[in-house]
Order: sequence, then structure tokens, then C-alpha cells
Amino acid sequence: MSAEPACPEPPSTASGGPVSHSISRTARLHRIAAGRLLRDLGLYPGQEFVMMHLWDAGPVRQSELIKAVGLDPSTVTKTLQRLEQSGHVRRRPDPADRRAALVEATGRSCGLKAQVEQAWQRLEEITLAGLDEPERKELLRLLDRVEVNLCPQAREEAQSAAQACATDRAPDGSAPPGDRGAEPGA
Amino acid sequence: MSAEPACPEPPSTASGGPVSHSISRTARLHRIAAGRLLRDLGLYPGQEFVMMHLWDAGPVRQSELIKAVGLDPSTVTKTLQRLEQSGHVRRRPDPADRRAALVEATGRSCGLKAQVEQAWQRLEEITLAGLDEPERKELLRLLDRVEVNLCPQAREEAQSAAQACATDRAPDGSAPPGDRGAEPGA
DNA sequence: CATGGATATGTGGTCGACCAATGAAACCCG
DNA sequence: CGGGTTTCATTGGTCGACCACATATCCATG
Repeated sequence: MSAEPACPEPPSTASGGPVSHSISRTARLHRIAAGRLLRDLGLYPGQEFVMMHLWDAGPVRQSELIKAVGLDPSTVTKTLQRLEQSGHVRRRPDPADRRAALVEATGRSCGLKAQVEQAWQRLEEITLAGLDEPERKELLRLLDRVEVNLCPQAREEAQSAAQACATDRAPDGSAPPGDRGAEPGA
Repeated sequence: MSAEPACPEPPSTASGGPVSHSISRTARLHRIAAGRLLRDLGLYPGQEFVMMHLWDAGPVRQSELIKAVGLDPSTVTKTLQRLEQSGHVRRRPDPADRRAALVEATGRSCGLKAQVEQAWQRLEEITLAGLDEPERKELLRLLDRVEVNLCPQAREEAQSAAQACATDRAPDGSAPPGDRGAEPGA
């Protein structure tokens, strides 16, 4: 080991934020795994979300789709262009609003629905292998909490403008509101 | 039929793999948050990993860096080209092996080290806000398990070729070896 | 009815990340 | 020593995802 650290500083014993690192690595592997399962179906990772929503919701306004998947509008636009070109999706102007576009899954794409759902179920099983039911629930709970923590970060500066973090899922009683803020004092 | 689901199938009551979805969404938010913190430092998300390794390890062969961050070689190549152009990194041919390149952080970049580490620590705090120590440990444990589960997926087909999942961190005793395989029966 | 603001989408650009394939040097072996 | 294989790095292509900006439309208000 003749190699010296370039910086005079000590080699940084604490390896950064361990959970943050783990999230990054795990997410990348997860996406790769999803990509492999999806590839045979002719979809690229990321497109599943759009298709799944369309299959379940039928023709929707693009803006609604954007809200549902929680992605940047431009991302959805490009994804839809590609999905349209590959024949999975059809778009037509909304007669009631000439700005908007209605999007729907093509009949041809419906054959994929079951396969994609199966692939995701398989992915879920691979992901959670070796974890028992309580552990799975706990993981989900912790991840959801992290997600909530990360959401407000997005606005942060925009002090007002209450929630704007897209995925406002579970309109029923699954929301854990009574929660002390625990701001990182900084 | 104004707003019927495009597919005759029922609207798919079970919302796919809940944990998988949560991982995707959380990871995206996490990356966005990291990007925000890093942006002021002149780094793009993903570059931190490279820089952190270089700061800690000093001049390394590029192949070693690739193994360390666990990314695709071409990804690292392009990232390094950009980091070189922005002055954070220097590259020079390895005198001992004319194929290889040695990479190191520039002196100028060393000022960033502390800031980047601080940013990651801040990110960690934001991420884990409201979770107590046992919960944090548990989350890390579960994520690591998921990571392990996802790793072999990468090889899958390549039946032999034992572990090849890049990040072979923690050479000390933090490895949980005694573990039943729990393959998803398929 | 004119005008200003919100809304709905699209463009252009940049990055990260992958895969597939290529060129170049090192290495092993007969 | 010559030839095949492995390793190192790069190029080219595609996609996802972001941001900043631009455009078209709707809507509310004066």
C-alpha cells in the first residue's frame, strides 16, 4: 500500500451515513433486478409505473398521471412518447380542455398487465426473501417514514405551500399524523 | 364508455409489491435530497461516491475504484471525465500497466471533503428523523438483507461464479453468514 | 370583454446508469 | 516464442430523471 490519501485529513473513519449509503446501493440493485424482469416484456424500468396506473385507471388526463406517479412532468412526457411509439399507449387530445391530453393503454398492451404484475410480485419475493411477515411490515413502516421525512425536504425553502410531495396515497385512515417533527437541529 | 379501465381485468386490488414500490419512491426522493445538498458544492448526485472513495483511498487504479463503488465501468469512465473537467480529479497512466489509469482527487477538491461529509451526515439526519436508535439499526439491518437478496439476482443465470456483487465491504466481523437461503420457490 | 395568473404539456440540455461491443495491453500456456 | 484468453478502459447508444424555460390554453376578475 504505497498509496497515500490525497488529502492530509484522516481517512474518515465514519463511513458517511450508513443508511443513506444502503438506500442508494439497494435501490440501484432493485432497479437492475426490476429491469431484468421487465426487459423480457419489452418495458424499461420506470415505464411499469405508468402502465400499471393506466391499466388500473383507464383513460386519464396526463396531469393526473403525473400526480399519480409523482415524477417530473417532462419525464412523463418523454416516457409517454416512447410508450406511444412502442405501441403500449395511445394519446388523444382532451375534447374538454384543449391543453390536456388523454392517455390510455392500448388493447395490445393489456396482455402485459398480468405479466407485469407477476414480475413485480416476483421482484417483491426476491427482495424480501428470508424476511418473515413482521419484518416485512416493519421494513415497510420504516421506509414509509423515511419517505415522509424526505418529502418535505423537497419544498424546504418554499415555506408555505403545504404538502406537495405528489404521492398522496391512502386517502383512508392509514396516515400517521400525530408525529413530532424531530427537525435535525443543524 | 367514458372512463372505463382499458383492460377488462379487475382494477387489480393488490397494489403490486408494496415494499418494492416504497423502495423506488424513497430512493428517488433520497437522491433528490442528496442532489440538493450537493448542488451547492458543485457536485452531481453519484459523484460523491467516487470522490469519497478517492479522498479516503488516495490514488487508485480505476478498476479498483469501479469495484469499490460497484457501478458499471462505463458509468465510472464518464463520471471521471466530468470530474476531471470540473477539476475535482486527476488521471494519469499507470506506469506499471499501460492499460490502466491512476485516479486521484486534486488538491483543490480536498476542501470539499469536509463539506461533502457534512452534507451526507445532514442527509442521514433528515432521512432518519423521528426514528430512534433501535429503529435505525433495524432499518439498516433490513436494508442490508434486501441488498444481499438483490445481489445474487444479478448473476442468477451464471450459476457458478460465486459472489460477484461488487461491494464486499466490512472485511471484519459484521458479516451475517449463517443464513438460510429462502429462495422464492417460483 | 380584456388581462393576468394558474394550469397542462412540451423542449432542450445535462447527468447518471445501463448494455453491447471495441481496442489495447498484459498474462498464461503449450 | 506465438496464440488465445482475460483484464482495463473507452465509445456509442438508449433510457430515466432532473431543471429551466417556453407555449398554449383556460379561468377568474376587473
